Amino acid sequence: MNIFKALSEETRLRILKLLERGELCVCDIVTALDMVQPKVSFHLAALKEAGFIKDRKQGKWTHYSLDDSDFFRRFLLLSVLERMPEEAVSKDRKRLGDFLQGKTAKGKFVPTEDKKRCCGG
Amino acid sequence: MNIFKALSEETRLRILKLLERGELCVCDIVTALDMVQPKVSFHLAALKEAGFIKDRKQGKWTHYSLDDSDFFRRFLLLSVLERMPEEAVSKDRKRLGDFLQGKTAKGKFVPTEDKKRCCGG
DNA sequence: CAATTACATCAACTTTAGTTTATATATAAT
DNA sequence: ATTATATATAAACTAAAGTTGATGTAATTG
Repeated sequence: MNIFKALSEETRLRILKLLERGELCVCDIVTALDMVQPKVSFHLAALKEAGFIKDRKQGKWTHYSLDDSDFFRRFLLLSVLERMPEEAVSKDRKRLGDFLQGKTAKGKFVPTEDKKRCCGG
Repeated sequence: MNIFKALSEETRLRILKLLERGELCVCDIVTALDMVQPKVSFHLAALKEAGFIKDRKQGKWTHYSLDDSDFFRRFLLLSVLERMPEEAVSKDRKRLGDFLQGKTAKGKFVPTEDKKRCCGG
């Protein structure tokens, strides 16, 4: 996918904005965006193909994070993230926060790697 | 139109590349790209709406040129134009050159403003 | 090893973008 | 005035991108 086309979609920009704060697995993003999983996977694939994100597979999970290995893409990423209004992603952040909260046990954070279930865990 | 979507189309990039060398009227671009006129007008409208080009109307003609009034767009324009392989536009340049030649009378250039006909002139 | 979870992928469908042919409009030439 | 030129726009069509629901696969748990 064309590098600019990849940035021309609101859903994809929201994903990038979520990843700005660090690596997330697919079901984190699904929950944050409140979208069905194949839809999210579709956009993740587009972003990955365009070189904006990379993945790290571990067990059942695929973790996605921003890929800043290319200078031009990194510049575009920064520009895009900076230009995006905070209110466009505040709900996503809220859902993600609540969900990640639910992933912790009694306030103590349990890394995804050590957990048995991710979604609904 | 979204600023990135505007840059996600090859035809539009070819137009930007042509305009890199200066202002052109629609029929110049139509000839250079060897496309039908409404198609070219469609893409010009997209680029204009995204803020990458501006127009100047004079008589029957509409002259388009790059719009570098916005810093970010200017940066994107430079990046795009620089990254575009020369062979992707060499034929366009050839057709444009031949056509502009035909617009001169006995080797002396006649500005479009002073001409009665543009296309086929 | 049967059931569950996380994710990808596919086929069918919907939506959006791009193309084409025809036509409208404005200016200018005759 | 009539005709021709330059460009825009609209309607019908085609193509590409995005969405959805179903299914496949691999790892994980019980």
